[in-house]
Amino acid sequence: MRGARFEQVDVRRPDLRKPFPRRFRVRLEGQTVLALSRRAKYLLATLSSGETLLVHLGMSGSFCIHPPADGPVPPGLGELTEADPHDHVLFRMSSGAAIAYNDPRRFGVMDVLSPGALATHPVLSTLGPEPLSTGFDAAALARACAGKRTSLKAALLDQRVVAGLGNIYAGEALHRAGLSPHRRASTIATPAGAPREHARRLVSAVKQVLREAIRRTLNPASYRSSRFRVYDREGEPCRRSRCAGVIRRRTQAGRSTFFCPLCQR
DNA sequence: ATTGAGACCTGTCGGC
DNA sequence: TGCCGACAGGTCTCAA
Repeated sequence: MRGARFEQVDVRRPDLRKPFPRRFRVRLEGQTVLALSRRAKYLLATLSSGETLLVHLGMSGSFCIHPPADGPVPPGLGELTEADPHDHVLFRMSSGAAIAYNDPRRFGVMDVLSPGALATHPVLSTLGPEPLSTGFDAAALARACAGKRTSLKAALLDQRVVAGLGNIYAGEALHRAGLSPHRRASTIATPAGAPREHARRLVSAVKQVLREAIRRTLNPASYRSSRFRVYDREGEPCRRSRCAGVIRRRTQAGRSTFFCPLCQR
């Protein structure tokens, strides 16, 4: 998409999690994508008009490029061979590529933000630091968790505390840090809000887990063999060396939490 | 103000 | 094979 122009935008089904913004199609058509970026789980395309296309994939959203991005675009291609009923939006780009947004569960979101709206967006503007940035450190995490009566797991899922962690990697990071997901969030900070050792371990674990996950994603071979430490491993042995624990599953705030009751305290 | 529960929507999987 | 309930990697809203 980068450097290409929206030639035609087809909204085949206008009801994702939120309705599409007014004049969605005309605000995109004719615009060139100047840059692609990301904030938390939101994908952002900067348009030549100064507006920003915002996309969230929800639980089941994905983009499919026809033809694949790694080949040249033969003339007459960029056609969709068969209509998938979950292809809700179709972008025809000036590069010849057709890009379909597919989302069976329709938990995704698409929006177009005016230049000023980026800074005032109710969700974007309240997001916490990017987990892989230097802004996410023990002091920042401790400050955000100080006084919180909720669980550590819930705090990690709160996008205002740290942006972009989801259920799987929150759980993975807690296991790596040896911290119980049920521990009260405030216990990683002193009453004054200064970081305890737990906060340092957790920050380090979050960064490691995400770096590892990205590395795996970029390498198909290791992605296939990707093995979580706790996620979806109920009843299986803990992977920490010399730990004899068995992974348990508990529902926490409506989400499944997997953890080792022995080495996570 | 913070917190947890329920809702949103569809597909898949395991058990009977 | 077929039906049914449980569950799914994310937000958002509402009520306590």
